[in-house]
Amino acid sequence: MSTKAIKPTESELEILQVLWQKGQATVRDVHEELSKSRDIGYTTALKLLQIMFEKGLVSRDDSSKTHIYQAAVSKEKTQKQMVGKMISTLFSGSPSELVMQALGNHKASTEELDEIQKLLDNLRKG
Amino acid sequence: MSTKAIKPTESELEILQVLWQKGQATVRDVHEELSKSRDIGYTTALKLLQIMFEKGLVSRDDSSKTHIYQAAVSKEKTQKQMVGKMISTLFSGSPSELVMQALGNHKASTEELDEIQKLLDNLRKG
DNA sequence: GACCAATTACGAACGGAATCGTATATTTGA
DNA sequence: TCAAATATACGATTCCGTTCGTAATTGGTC
Repeated sequence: MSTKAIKPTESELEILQVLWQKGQATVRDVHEELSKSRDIGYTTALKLLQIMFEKGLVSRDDSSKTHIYQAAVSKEKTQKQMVGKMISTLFSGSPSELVMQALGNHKASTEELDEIQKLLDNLRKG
Repeated sequence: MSTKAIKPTESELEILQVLWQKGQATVRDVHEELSKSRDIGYTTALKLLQIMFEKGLVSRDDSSKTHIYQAAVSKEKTQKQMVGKMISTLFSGSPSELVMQALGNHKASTEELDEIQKLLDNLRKG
């Protein structure tokens, strides 16, 4: 099984976000997206993508001049890993403590609350 | 209000953990605690504490030779901040997504589920 | 008061992340 | 075809976190 400990940096996470959302993207795409939220040079974005490629965080199709990148790690697996880490280092290993924090301090819509309710019901039965 | 963006590093979080748990501690205390989980030199722990003091992450009583340290940031505020960041960078800003992850992948006891249920009910009414 | 042990202070080194400038390569359209 | 535009490659720099060795300081003890 490939349960390697993936630990993307802050910038790498930003980029993964973009790739997860778009499915695939060129350096230009990524750069444009990142530029919306902060100042970043084009070659910086390029370099980051290249480093991520070396690390295996992304894959790419370089058959044409303009390379096309894809995330090589799944959003779910990454989320799971980072949430797990946060639970252990900040919430004394208690997932519900984290849930309380998240729900208590950040607004969620009624629909979202319903979703959570559903999951909660399922967990009770399981 | 002092809503400065506190951003403890990995090591700093380890130390904050210790301080939150013990209330107050000397360098020796902290070092001994950290040593349980990893190799770390005494002066390294000391230096970290000193840096954290400069950053305002901890306070200290240096009236006697052996300084006594305390966390200067609350566990709750730190949790809130880091959870918020995680929500925005990993969960597209959706707190409930994080909750689903946390609940789905990590076991919680019936009591904990009840607690969450209570919070959920309150949120609905509010 | 002088020595010893414990403690703090300081600075240097190392590594990794982030950033960008410049060089090189490729595509395209006039 | 060749120049302009567009990409990638590469190297250098800067910054920050971590680590530890060594120096200086302090407090207690004889």
